[in-house]
Amino acid sequence: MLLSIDFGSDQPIYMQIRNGIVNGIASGNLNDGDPLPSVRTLGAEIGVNLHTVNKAYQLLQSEGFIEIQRRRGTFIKAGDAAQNAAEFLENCGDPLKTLVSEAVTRRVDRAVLHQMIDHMYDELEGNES
Amino acid sequence: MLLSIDFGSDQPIYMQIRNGIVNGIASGNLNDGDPLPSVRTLGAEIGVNLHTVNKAYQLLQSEGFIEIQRRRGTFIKAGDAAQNAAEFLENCGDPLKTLVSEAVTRRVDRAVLHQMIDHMYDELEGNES
DNA sequence: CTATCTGTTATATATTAAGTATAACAATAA
DNA sequence: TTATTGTTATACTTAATATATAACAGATAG
Repeated sequence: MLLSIDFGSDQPIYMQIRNGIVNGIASGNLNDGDPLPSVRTLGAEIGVNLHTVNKAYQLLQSEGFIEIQRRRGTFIKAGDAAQNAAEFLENCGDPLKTLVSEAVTRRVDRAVLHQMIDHMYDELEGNES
Repeated sequence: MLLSIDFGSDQPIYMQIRNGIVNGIASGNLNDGDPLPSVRTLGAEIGVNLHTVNKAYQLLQSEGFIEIQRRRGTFIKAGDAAQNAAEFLENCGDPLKTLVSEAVTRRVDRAVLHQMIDHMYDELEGNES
């Protein structure tokens, strides 16, 4: 299954869809040009209204992850390398700072964070489903 | 100023208060046993209702960052080391995974993340205000 | 040409989260 | 005694989230 939704989560459904697709791109399950299910199809698959899926798609498009072609479909978009990096660096600061503050407060060594990140990179770049 | 609130942020006010205090502990501005302002005082300082501050305090207490003593006040709490680490590892997984997925999708090398984290650690442990 | 499918727009509604406002309680501390 | 503390209760407003239903209009496949 490409997407699994936790309806009891504190995280909004449209955000779970968004994160799931970003994760799909990162893991190599979704590649440049790949079509995404229509808002109706994906909504039916995961038991969610089409507007909720549409909200996730609009967000993903605004972030440059996908391209919505009206009346044709929605597709994964690779995007420009430099612009991608800039996009990431702009938005990762706050959540990362919060995370590091928590780690320092909990007396967790920076090496532990490095190790976790390396492990996640390896999992994603290994490209196993 | 210990706390600065952005009323236009998408992040809830009580969460900004929570993060600000966690950051205060991480930076060494707040230490074990230090008293926090009363819910009314802090609310008045930052222009927010006392219930909003109380919500942040309750959250911080549930996470083990502070100790609320009824009718006496609220104080920073160091907590147990092992329990602290466990608490962090339980809760950091999801947001970190999302962050790393975005980084991989944006073709940002893991070394960049390592560097950012080291920089944040240095800033916090340097203990300059 | 005819259906079907596409994202899109519009309207309406329900639920929950977030935040404020005001008042009162009861023990602590000055 | 008096002010301060966290707490509880009630009421209210606003915004975010999610669903439901319908229609639009071009693209696409039969």
